[in-house]
Amino acid sequence: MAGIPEPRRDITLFDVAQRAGVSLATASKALNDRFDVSASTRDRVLKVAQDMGFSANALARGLAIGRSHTVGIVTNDLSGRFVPKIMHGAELAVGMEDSTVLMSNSHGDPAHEERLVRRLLERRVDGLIMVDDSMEARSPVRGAGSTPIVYAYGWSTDRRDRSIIPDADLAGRIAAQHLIDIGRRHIVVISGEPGSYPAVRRAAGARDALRDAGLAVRPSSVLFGSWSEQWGWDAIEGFFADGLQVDGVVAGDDLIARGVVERIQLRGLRIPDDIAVVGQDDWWPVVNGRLPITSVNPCLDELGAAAVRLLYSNPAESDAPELVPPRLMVRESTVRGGAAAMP
Amino acid sequence: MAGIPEPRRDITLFDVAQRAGVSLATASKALNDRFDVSASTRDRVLKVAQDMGFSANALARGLAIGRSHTVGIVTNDLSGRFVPKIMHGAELAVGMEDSTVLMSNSHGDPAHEERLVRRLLERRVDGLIMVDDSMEARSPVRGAGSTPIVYAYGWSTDRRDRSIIPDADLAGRIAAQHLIDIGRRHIVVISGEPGSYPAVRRAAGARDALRDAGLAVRPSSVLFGSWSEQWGWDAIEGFFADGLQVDGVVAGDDLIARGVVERIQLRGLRIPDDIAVVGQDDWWPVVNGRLPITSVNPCLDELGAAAVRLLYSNPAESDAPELVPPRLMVRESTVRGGAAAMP
DNA sequence: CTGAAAGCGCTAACAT
DNA sequence: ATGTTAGCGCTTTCAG
Repeated sequence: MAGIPEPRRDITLFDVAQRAGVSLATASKALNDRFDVSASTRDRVLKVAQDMGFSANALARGLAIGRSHTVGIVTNDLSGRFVPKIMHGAELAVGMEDSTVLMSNSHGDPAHEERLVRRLLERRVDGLIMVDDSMEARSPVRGAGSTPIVYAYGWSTDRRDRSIIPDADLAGRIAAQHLIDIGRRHIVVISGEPGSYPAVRRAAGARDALRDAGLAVRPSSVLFGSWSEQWGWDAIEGFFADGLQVDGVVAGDDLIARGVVERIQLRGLRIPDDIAVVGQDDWWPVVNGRLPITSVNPCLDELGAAAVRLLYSNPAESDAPELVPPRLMVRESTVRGGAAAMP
Repeated sequence: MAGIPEPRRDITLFDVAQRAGVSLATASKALNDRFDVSASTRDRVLKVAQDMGFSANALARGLAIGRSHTVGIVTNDLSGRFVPKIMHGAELAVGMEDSTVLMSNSHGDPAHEERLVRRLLERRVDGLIMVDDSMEARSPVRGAGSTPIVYAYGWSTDRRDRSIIPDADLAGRIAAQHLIDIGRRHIVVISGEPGSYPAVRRAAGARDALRDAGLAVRPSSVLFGSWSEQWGWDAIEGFFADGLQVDGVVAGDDLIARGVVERIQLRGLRIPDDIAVVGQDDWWPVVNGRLPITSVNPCLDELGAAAVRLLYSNPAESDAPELVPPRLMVRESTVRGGAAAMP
């Protein structure tokens, strides 16, 4: 079969119009499916365009209509943990708008970020999404002029800017509530870097859940350390050393959870029977070890998509970052058989 | 201080020219730093442009010169393991060319891939980089017309297409050689998915190194299974059960290595003293556990950058995929103190 | 319903 | 060294 001819950059709308025996204007209307063309001419033009391998020049179109159908994403990602998922969600959502993503990575250098923003503005992006590596406040972009901006994962210190971030409080609450639901009563919180937003908020959320359930929350059972397996290991070891009874652990993230799990197993205790453990981030390389770990998924693809929607929506007044709710992923570290076995 | 005024989309080169008291053409030349303008006018124009917040319209420029200074990257990434690093390398290299990356993700759907390619061609990308999720052959892109294409990580089945991939043979060889160098003589290979390119090539490379070193390579000491911690665990357990003497393990990837490490530790053997283990991919969440694992880094950022260079280079005749050499990262699983302690 | 013509903002010969 | 002019390929009034 003949198939569709290769797209040719050298075929212009004029060529198509000529071959179809209509004017340039009519051809344009036909291809854009406007109402002021008869169905028959429209079809004819479409067919000719197809046959000739016509590929519309988006640059020319953008120049003419003053809109590029393109959104710029600039990130400062270093670790490659969260950002790819966010980007992916955004890219999907942008695709729905028949637009494309212009990507850049400042690699954490503010000067370079400025340069990248400038470059994207020259490309006349319809909007800018600033995706941060860490869930913390950041100074707003300067020099974006009238181009709309949305901040994702990290948020702008200027409260008037629109930002969208994971709901870390809820994430902590969900994790703790899950442990409560499966009957745990001696729950400790082993959170991350002291003072960091996700560590603090997740711990606070967990604490709230415990309090609401009428469980005692000793200060000594809410710990902060670092985002590492080692810290998880050390922290749970500390509880053992103190002879504290523990049957559930809310970990600050998956790495911490993994450290906790390994220490518990080495001690010969059973998971989840003796102690249940739940992590945060649902980062698959960490969470899918030999003993799959229950974790709270921050739904970063949803966050990326939401950022795009926010960008394309009316520049509503914003006063605080929008929150994306997380989702619990139940696995063996809390329930034998995982989600399949859940009530 | 006043600072630089915000970029304004509504200021055109004409406005700048007028305000600077020169013609449009001269202003253009000045901004593009051409030789046929006096230094003084150039500086004046530049200053005026600056002051007015002029931001050149890349769409118009692209239309005029017939080049968009943009490269399209389309990937089929699902896992988010390798692709982000490759993209990042590419983006960096593209930035050097003062260009930008248009990103898309087909999510593994060939029909969607076609659509994305079409969209990028309409954007008049200078070239296309197809980044694959897995190191395997893929069918060439159809309908890219005269736009140059480079395949990265996965390669095109059409040998005339240009492809660039990690040197998997060398990766296996380097891993095995490292074990030999630190005095191991009873080395086994626990590779990944049987039949998969990286599993086969890495194993082959390791085998070559062992043979070259005059070590016996029994078929039974080169195993294939799956890319998982569980497989690593099971495989090393098998060797123990058979009573086989082992003092070094070349793992097919980091997950496998990690499973091996954990099983060894649980058995009470010491790493690296009793058994040394080396992984592949150097994927940090897996490799930086409590016992950091020596691994072969495929230098994916370099691969991404090389893809860009290939794209911008002359369309040289290619006959086989270009290979990117890997780099060994020495850690505790083979040398106490890691790289710092290396001779 | 269709077409002629005037841009969109910039570059590149080609004069001057 | 500077200015004039004619496009780049498309959209969009505005007449017919």
